Amino acid sequence: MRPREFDHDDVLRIAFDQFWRKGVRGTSLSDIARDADVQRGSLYNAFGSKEALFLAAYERYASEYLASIEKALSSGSLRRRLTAFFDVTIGNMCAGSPPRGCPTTRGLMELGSAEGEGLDDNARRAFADLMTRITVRLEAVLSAGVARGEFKGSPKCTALHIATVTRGLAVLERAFGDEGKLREIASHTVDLVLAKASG
Amino acid sequence: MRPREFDHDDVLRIAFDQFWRKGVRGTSLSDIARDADVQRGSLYNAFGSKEALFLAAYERYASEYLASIEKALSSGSLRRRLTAFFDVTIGNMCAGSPPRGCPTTRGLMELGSAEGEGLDDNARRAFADLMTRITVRLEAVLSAGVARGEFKGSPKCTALHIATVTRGLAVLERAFGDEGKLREIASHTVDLVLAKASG
DNA sequence: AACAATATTTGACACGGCGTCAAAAATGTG
DNA sequence: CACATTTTTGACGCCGTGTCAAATATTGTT
Repeated sequence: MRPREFDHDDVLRIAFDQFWRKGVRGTSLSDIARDADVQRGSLYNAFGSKEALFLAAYERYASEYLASIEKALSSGSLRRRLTAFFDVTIGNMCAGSPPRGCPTTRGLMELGSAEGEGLDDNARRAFADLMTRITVRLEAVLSAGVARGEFKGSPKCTALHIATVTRGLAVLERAFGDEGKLREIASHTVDLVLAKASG
Repeated sequence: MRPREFDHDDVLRIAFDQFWRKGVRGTSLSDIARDADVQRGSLYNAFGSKEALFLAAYERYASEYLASIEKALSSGSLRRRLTAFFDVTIGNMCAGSPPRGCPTTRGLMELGSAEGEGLDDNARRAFADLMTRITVRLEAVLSAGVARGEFKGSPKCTALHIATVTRGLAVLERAFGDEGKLREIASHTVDLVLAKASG
């Protein structure tokens, strides 16, 4: 059989970069094809559809991103871990010029329908999955904090709260583009969450 | 001059309903034209562009929504006001079947670029404006809470924190569609914010 | 009452994006 | 060398946005 003339992973990276910068619906397969030096038809042959291409590209990103989150959460005091978590999160969404925002949040609001209409339910699941994984990781870190006396409270509720704030930050980034404000909110959140701690 | 054959406000309501259900990019002017019994060209003549039509429809919604938020924040203890605020917010984003989510958050992530790329900067400003108004209102309520001894903390930081959580809830609604979870988070947030209060 | 001025409606058009298809091209295999 | 298989390539249909000119309906003027 005829060999493929392009690198699968290169295309995924190039595609995700465009999706991230211009949004999923704002990026055409022609754009990606031009950037990747591939014919548009080849993309359909290789991935099937725009949504499937996005999904593949997103999952590539998600595993890398999750790894960086886990690294940030993996050492130091609880306060240090949470601060590092927000640093990575905010750094990610404010990177680029202009800033590209959080691809998970952007993609979710652009493609996800909470139920039915099910056009892009696979994408929705992928986004929800990353959020769940992060929340679970946060909960584990908070539980460890309880065990060490660094934190008093419900790890489950608190992890969910922090995850919610994280998503809110992604929205505020789009609205105001003010990284300083995001960092203030993050810092205030850490203080609030740790207020009852070791006091 | 020839009189218009359709009601401006009716079209705005019909259009916003579609935008809300199917997203801005997922709604075509043909859809709206059919639903509103108007020719597509008439919409362009009356509003200029799809974005302008959305903007007009959104601003109609925003003023109504802001009024309902202000009502919720206007009576009772601080705890009661914040609870009512979250009730209205969550009720709004979970209404409809399937739930339509928060139109501000959805629209912002779909259209807004934090900077440059400036295609839809007017829309971004409209979304940011509503968020700012709500935050200002929250801050005023919290300041009043401080004056009455119901709350100890920074009204500014706390208002921003609550606004952030609100946006995060809108994202989680899309991801999981679990209204109960949203209410738990809201309740936990109120507890957290009021933890230092009147104790 | 006829007519000009003005705004709206209507249908056709260009352009671009998504997705499909068949034909052409490039490899491995008997 | 001929065959099977997969990828590439270019053409097509469909739909969405936005523009335009011609047709239509109303108001104001003479």
